[in-house]
Formats: sequence, structure tokens, C-alpha cells
Amino acid sequence: MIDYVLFVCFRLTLEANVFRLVIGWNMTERGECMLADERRFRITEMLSRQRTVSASELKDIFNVTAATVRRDLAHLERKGLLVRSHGGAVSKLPSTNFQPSYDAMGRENPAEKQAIATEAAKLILDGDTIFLEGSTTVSEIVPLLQHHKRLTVVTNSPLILVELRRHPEIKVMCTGGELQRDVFYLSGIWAQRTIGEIRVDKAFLGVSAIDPEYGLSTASHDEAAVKKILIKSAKMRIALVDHSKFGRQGFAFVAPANELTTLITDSGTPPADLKTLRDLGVHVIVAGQD
Amino acid sequence: MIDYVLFVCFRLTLEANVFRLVIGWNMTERGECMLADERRFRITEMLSRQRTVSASELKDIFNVTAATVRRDLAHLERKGLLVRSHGGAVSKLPSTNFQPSYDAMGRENPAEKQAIATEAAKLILDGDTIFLEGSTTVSEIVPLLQHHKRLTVVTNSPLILVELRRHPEIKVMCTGGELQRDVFYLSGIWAQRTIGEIRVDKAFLGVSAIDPEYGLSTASHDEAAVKKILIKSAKMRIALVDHSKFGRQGFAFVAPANELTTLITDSGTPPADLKTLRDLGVHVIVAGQD
DNA sequence: TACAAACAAAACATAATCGATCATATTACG
DNA sequence: CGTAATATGATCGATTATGTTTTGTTTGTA
Repeated sequence: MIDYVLFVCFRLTLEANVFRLVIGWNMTERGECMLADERRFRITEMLSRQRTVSASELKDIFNVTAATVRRDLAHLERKGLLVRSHGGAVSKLPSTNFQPSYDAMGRENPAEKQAIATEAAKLILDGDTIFLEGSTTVSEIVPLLQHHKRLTVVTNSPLILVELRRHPEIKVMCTGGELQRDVFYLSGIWAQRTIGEIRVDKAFLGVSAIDPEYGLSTASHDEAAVKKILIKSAKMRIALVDHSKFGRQGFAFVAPANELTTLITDSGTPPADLKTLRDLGVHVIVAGQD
Repeated sequence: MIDYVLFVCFRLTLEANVFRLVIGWNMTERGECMLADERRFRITEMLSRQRTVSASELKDIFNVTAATVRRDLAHLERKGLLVRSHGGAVSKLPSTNFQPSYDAMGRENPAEKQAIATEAAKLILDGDTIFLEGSTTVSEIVPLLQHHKRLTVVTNSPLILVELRRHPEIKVMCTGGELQRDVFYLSGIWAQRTIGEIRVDKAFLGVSAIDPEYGLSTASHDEAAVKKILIKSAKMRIALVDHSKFGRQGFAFVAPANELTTLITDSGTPPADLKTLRDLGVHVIVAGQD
């Protein structure tokens, strides 16, 4: 009898307890009345360790309905902390170094990104000095530089550096800095200083979050600092933003949208956002349209 | 009584959880509650390591049917991450594509270089701050850094930078500078300044020409300038030199041989040269000997 | 070539999950 | 006290993920 009780106890508590241990709870702390914010905080805490969470697990842990879990995840998705997927969510926290995040998951919307990069490449003239910032969209520009003459390219992305080895006529410079490996991006004091010392004709910015009113923002403070200086160092500031980045606000503010000279996006972007940007004086190019 | 039951319960769950942790499980890895996204992520992770995966293998690993595996692979193929083939899939990740050209670059004496790099890695201690200079021999050290703790690596080589992304625990910094694409080496004023600002425990120098009497030299003036500063910035200066570099004099002088703390070479080097170096006070290690 | 075994594609079934909507409870605030 | 705002739960049709089955396809071997 006692064995059976123990067994049932074991089964019942096992699942939930794993998570409680993982996220640092102990048994007594869980009250019946948990605030929504508290719950959401716990979710982000889990995601900083786990990469994914499943909706049904969360339902059991917090003793709420699936609807509430969905609302929580939707909320956190709007804040840019995770991406929802069927059955749960995937972490988007910058601090989480789950290995091939750049290699693999940065490959979303390849067609849109390529279309955007094609428009961007059209803006580059022979003899230009340009800055290519580390970002999956921006790096798509590199293969399109075949036929440009006398180009100077400055970059803070090791990947772009490696890609550029195929273009012997291009003069290539690297900013240096500390490697943020989740995004494959050099930042920090060295990057800031070198960028501050130069003046480029065109800077191609990767952007992870844009809200036409709030402006550009990003998940990392370091990255924001680099972008700020880059914006000051460039005559033309061209942002490459696919539609999934719109309406988002990241942790660190970069600049108001009107500091951009040009913004290139794809046809999936809400027309209202495009209009707001144009009213701010930004030259908006929509790739994949005539 | 009930307290006792609860206590035993808790003990049991605790132990089960520890057991899980020990054997490397976490919840998401367990077949029943794995998100599709998680599975696909794992596949890309595998592909970044081994270039190909077999469908039946994946079926067993994830405890799903072949149909699901095929759908996953089809999904990843649409994203451009792999190419499907009968019985599995082949990676299309940039890292794996990139590998061959890197291999082709400097594979003259691979066995010697590897042996030299192995000796070099033995000199690296946990917690060290090291400089890895761009050179094919030096970059062989990178895969050997798996088990070192709390390392800080500074480098002027884009290749080493890219290689190091597989070591999430290592803090990585890049000097910046202008790219010399034939040797894949960052040099120039930015590189010189950043190296001048730091102090590393150990610098691993690639050397393209060494003459025990004349000293170290190289083909490019820029490269020589960087090396000179690097030698000043390092407490230990370790040169990695295979036998083919001996008895040569390059265009630009770097430093006399006695500025080296240590020199690692292979067994093909003339004993007379080794003796001269030892007489100068250089600690000479011959890789591939006892 | 013929044949068996493994693999792939398509069509269907099922269960889990999602989105939207409405109802209810709780809180905040005048 | 009443009302608005918010958070949560409940329900239902739509969507998605997965497994199953059937029917080709490829591959290796005699």
C-alpha cells in the first residue's frame, strides 16, 4: 500500500519538480495566487537555460489553462524574448549561447533577405567606402559585390570577412572587438573606437527590432553602442529589415527611425508602418515589388 | 506519518532528477514532449558537426516515424540548410562548405603542423590569455582548446575567429585591421594599436622565415610590424615553425631569434640550427620526438 | 535483367494545439 | 458603491503535427 502511494506521488511530482529544481523553486514557494508577471518572468528564466519550453509543461507547472499559457507566450513574443511555435516556444534571448544559433536559425526567410540584399547592392557605387554590419541579411550583400570596382568594405562581422576573401579587388577592413558568438558580431571598446575614427559613404545596418515610432532597438547593449557610433560615422545610413522585425522593441535603444537615410524591407511589412517611416523622411524601398 | 510520506516522496524525486541530470537528459530531449522546432534544431546541430545525417538514424534518436523525419528534412531543405538525398541529408551550412577551402589553403605539411600545434597546446594553461596569430600552423591549435577553462583568446586571423565559435566558454577578441587576403591576416594601424594596448600571457607566432643567426623575417612589411609589436606585448613568445621555414630570410625583418621564449618545430629541422637556437637561450621543442 | 529490401511520396486519420470569442472573477479607481 | 480595466477560464471550429497505410522509387545483388 505504502509503496503504491509512493509510486503515485513519485509519478505526479516528477514532471513538475524537474522544472522547479531547474528554475530554482522549492516546493513550498508555489502559492495559489501567482501574478502574471511572475509567471512570465519564470518562463524567461527557463528559456535562458533551455532554448525551448513546451506549452503543456508550462500549463502543468503553473497550474493554469492552456489559454493563459498561450497569452503569456504571445506577450513575451511581442517583447521579442521568444518565438512561438506549435506546442511551445523557442528562446530568443541573446545571453543564451545555444551553439549553432547563427549558422542554423539565422536562416529564416532566405528569399526575403536575398531580395532585400539585392536592392541594397543596387545602392552601392564604384569607388564607395561602405560598412557592412554583422547580420544575416547584410551578409547576403557580399556575393552581389562581384562587379563593383574599387570598393572599400569595413565590417565587424567575421563571417563577412571570410566571405569577402573571394573578392580580391575589394579592400577589406575589420573593426576588431570582442566576439559575441551568438550573433557573430564584434563589439566593445575596440569596435566602437575604430568605427568612430572612420567615415564611410554608406553603412548597411542589420536591425533586429524596429518600431516606426520608438525607433531602432536591439537585444544587446554592446550591439546598440556600436550601431549608435556607426550611424554617426556614415553619410548614408541604410537599414535592411525584413518584415518580421517590425513592431518590435528590443532591450537597448539605438536611434529614432528618422536617423535612417534609407530603409529596405520586403513586401510583408504593414503599409501603415511604411507610411509612418516615409512621413519621417526615411526613403523606404520595398524589395520584390515594382 | 503524512510528513514522512512527503519526505520520502521528495527524496525519491530528487534522486530521480539527479540521475537524469547525470546521464545528460533534460526534459526536452525526452521523446514524448519534444517540439518540432527542437528536433529540427538538433538536426542542424548534428549537421554542423558531421556533414551528413541518415534518416533511419534520426528516426531512432527522436523516437518518431520515418514520415516525420522526412517532413523535418523537407522543412530544413526549404530553409536552405541542407540538401536531401536518398536515406538522409547533406549539410549546406556555411561552416561545412567553408571547410574545404580552408583546408586547401595551407596543407603543405599537415602532419608536422599538427604535431607542432599539439606541443603548443600543452603550453596553454587554464585561465591564460593567449594570442593566436594568423597562420596555418597556429590555427591548428584551435581544435585542441576543447578542455581548457576560462581562456581568453586574442587573434588577428578571421579564420581562427570563425573556428573559435565552437568554443562557447572562450572569450574571443579580434584585433581588427586591414585584411591581407593572401595570408588571411589582419594588419595595419588598427591591428598594431590594439595589440600594443594589451598584454598576453602567451603569444603563438606563425613564422614564414627563420634563420638562427639573422632571426625572424617575413614577406610583408605590415606583417612584420604587427609581429614586432606582438613580441613586445607577450610575456611568453612561442614560435611555431615547421622545418621548411628554416634557413630562409624574408623581405622584412621582425626580430632576432633570441627574443623568442620558445620555439616549436618538427623533427625535420637540421640539428645545427636547433643547437644555435638553444645556445641563444631559446627553449626549443621538437614535436614528434620524446 | 529480375528481384528483394529499403526508402520516398501522397493521402488519410487522429490527436494535440491554436485562435477567437464570450463569460467570469479580480483589481483599480473615482 | 459602481464601473472600467484586466486576467483568467471555457468552448468551438480551424490548424498543425504526427502516425498509418498504400503505392511508387531507388538501390544493391544475384
